[in-house]
Amino acid sequence: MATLPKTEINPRRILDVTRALLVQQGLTQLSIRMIARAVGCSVGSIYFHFKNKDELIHALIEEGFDKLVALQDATEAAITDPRSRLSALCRNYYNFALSNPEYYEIMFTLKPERMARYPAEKYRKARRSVEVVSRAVEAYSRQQKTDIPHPYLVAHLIWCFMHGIVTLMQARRIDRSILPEAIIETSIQQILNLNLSTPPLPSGG
Amino acid sequence: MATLPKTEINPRRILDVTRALLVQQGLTQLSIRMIARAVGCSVGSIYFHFKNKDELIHALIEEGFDKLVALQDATEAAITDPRSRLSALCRNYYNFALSNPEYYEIMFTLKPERMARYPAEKYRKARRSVEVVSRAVEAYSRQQKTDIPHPYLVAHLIWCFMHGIVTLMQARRIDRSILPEAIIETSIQQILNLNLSTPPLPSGG
DNA sequence: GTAGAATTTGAACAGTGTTCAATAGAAAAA
DNA sequence: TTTTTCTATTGAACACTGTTCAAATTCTAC
Repeated sequence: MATLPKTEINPRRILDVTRALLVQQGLTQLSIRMIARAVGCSVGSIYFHFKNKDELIHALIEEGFDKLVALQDATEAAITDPRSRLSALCRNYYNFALSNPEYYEIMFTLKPERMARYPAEKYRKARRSVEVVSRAVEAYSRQQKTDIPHPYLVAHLIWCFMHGIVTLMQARRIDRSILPEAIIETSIQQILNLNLSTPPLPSGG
Repeated sequence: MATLPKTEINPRRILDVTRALLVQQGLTQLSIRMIARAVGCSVGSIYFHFKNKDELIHALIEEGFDKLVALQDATEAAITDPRSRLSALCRNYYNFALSNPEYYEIMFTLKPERMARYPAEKYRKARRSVEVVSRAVEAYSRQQKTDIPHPYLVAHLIWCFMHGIVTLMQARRIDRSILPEAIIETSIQQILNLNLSTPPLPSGG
């Protein structure tokens, strides 16, 4: 006979359940007992598979970065035209954030001093999503035959812009009279029309 | 004789103590018992002066908006040159956020669905800080003799940009090799060099 | 079957937001 | 002055939180 869908307790299932609860509850409201109830086990079992709540969240943070980086890497490989690529990278970021708000919250809005130490190597993986943009900026400047002295800085500016859009939208702070699509579309246009020749300040160190 | 510095229990003192604790602890770690200990009273006393934790935080949110709006209104009145004014408004926002991280967190990063209902009129006061920017954008476009079809939308874009810079900095996500001053200075330059003639999408509603 | 390891449990501890009857203090009325 | 009334404060209680841990259970290998 066919194997019944086992509901065994394992890290994978705990992560999936946690992610689902995170969407509804947010990190603050989320509790270990909630997760245990949803998984159908005791609190101790959660602590057997994960050292504590922080480590459980860190595992999800890593998953989120893996997905985002995979998405951006694929786009970098697929789109050769620099302008289209830069535009697509921005769109990807926006789409990723809006369709995975639970990932985005824990990936980008947590203040490190209030979480248990998140190993530095994982933040380095996160940085790859900025470096993809940095390379696109460089390629775009070559295409436009302009000189961008600090593409890595410009990549950070683009990141800040996108992050601001995403978080203010998710915090419901944008005036109802303004369409999300108007914001993201106009923003990407502005990014592509950056006054690239403006010499930024030295980026230090 | 001079009146001794009374340490009586009143809403003002509770708010001040809460704000100080917020800087160190953040909203999540902050507890009513903490506040009571710092004020030197029982938990019940806090609940006598404020209905609950949310209302206490809401009072601080309002204070924060009052300060920011006062700052921006003063700048609008003081600086007539549109370009300088727009630049100053951006700088103000950045400085306000970095020197009042506790205010900024509760004012702009909380998701409304996870807080008790924050009265709509108070959000309307918050909107004034965007409207000041919107007026500056309009004036700047007249100065530059360009046409900005949707200054309110552009004001939102500027807000998003600034918000992204501030929150990524406060979350310690910006690469150490990039100086904060390089980011904010380059950003303001880019804002002042906006390709103003680019027609944004309709802003809807 | 049995030894041993892997897994699960539920009680316990100190902390959280919140409520509330009891109390104290001050002001007003008698 | 005494009594009443209102304001302010207290601390115990409730259900919740993250976390630990000895005990109980289940699984694996021999």
